[in-house]
Amino acid sequence: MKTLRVPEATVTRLSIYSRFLERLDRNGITTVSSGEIAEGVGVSPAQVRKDLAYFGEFGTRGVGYNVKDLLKYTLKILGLDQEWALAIVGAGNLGFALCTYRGFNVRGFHIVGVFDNDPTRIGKRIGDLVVQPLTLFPEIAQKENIRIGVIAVPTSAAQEVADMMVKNGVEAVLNFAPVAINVPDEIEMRNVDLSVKLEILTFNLGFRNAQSL
Amino acid sequence: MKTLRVPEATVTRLSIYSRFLERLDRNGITTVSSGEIAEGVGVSPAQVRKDLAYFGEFGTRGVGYNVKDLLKYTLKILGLDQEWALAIVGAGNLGFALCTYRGFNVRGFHIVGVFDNDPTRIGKRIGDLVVQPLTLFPEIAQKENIRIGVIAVPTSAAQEVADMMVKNGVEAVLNFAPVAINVPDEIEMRNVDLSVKLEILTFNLGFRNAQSL
DNA sequence: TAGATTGTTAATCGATTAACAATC
DNA sequence: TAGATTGTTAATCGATTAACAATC
Repeated sequence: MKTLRVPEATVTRLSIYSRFLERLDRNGITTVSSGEIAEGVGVSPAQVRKDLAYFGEFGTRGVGYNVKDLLKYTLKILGLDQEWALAIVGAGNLGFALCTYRGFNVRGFHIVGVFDNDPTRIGKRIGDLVVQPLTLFPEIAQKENIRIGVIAVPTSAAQEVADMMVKNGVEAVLNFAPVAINVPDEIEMRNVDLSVKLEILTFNLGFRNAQSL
Repeated sequence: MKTLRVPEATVTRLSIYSRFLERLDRNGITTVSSGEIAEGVGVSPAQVRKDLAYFGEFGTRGVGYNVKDLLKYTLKILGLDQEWALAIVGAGNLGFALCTYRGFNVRGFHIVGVFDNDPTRIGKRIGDLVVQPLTLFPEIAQKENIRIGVIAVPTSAAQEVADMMVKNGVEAVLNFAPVAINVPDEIEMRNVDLSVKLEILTFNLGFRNAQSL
């Protein structure tokens, strides 16, 4: 079996290209070149072509790419040509924001449950959803075939929640708690840290001053 | 002038090390080795030592690192030994969540203003804060010396908000809208895309199936 | 001293970029 | 055909890792 190694940065960019193509498509633009995509998202044209080349030949030499087709291809590559049932555990402010975040729903993610074990939150409506007690997770996970779990609980509860998700058949975990979590190798898992990028900014501001001394 | 190039990945990890050290410190642990840090955050020991080596010699050979000291150094490196006045523009669900996100306040970020131009949001309380009309941004930015701006508005308004921030002396911008934004070179700017990592997960799940065909 | 762990160099690995033949 | 842009290879660049001397 030939094992194609695709850099994670390539997948990240693909996701960004794809969103850019959606915008072009909405604006009625039918053809786009690697240079225009590059310009639009802030990378080099060679990078755009190289990223796409991992997956096939999608363009026409001398012409460029058909926007609608390329959009379809990128969505398919990213696995967004299907619906993904997703659950959010933690119905605090962050969980609430994630439930209503349009960015999720637009891209094929279907939130089928929000869970919490705080009695003051259980039963609360968030859009179409009602906050469920955490004890119902196993049942709903099975019924709705939840494949992706989102952790939006405090750091102290994050590992426990991850364990419960894995035990109930979740295949991928997105963790918003700023802590390293252990899951079995076969589970896909990524952290989103809302504060790290802020700290990159403060580092750069401070660093710049230091260098000009 | 010797221009030290520090990889952005190093800064990201430094931020993670620093949070791990906080946890060790809270648990009363006084000494830690590169191996233990590595284990705790999921990187290699060599990586930990290399990352730290960009900035100085913080350990004792044969012994390891003093937790309190190393924590202090990492915070200083990241610029978190000072308070940063920060404003959030956009008081929707995401803006709301960011205002109340403990991860910000704990690390030296001080939210001095939340702004929106939606009349139904203006005047609303969020914790200690009251949502201000966007028109007051210039005044408050000057009074509070806002150096960091956080964009939590819809895609369509993001560029406009960024422009306004820059015009009013903001030095760094953190953008949560899933769109590329143009700012002058001297402005630090990063995007946080809540959906990209989710799409890396779906890519990996799909890709894995494809490879096992 | 023996054992442990750092700081640093050199080797390896991987990703980006430049360049150009292919081709519309 | 001339002009444009892709797909791909080779060169470059940069980051990670392995290894070990320094030293507690």
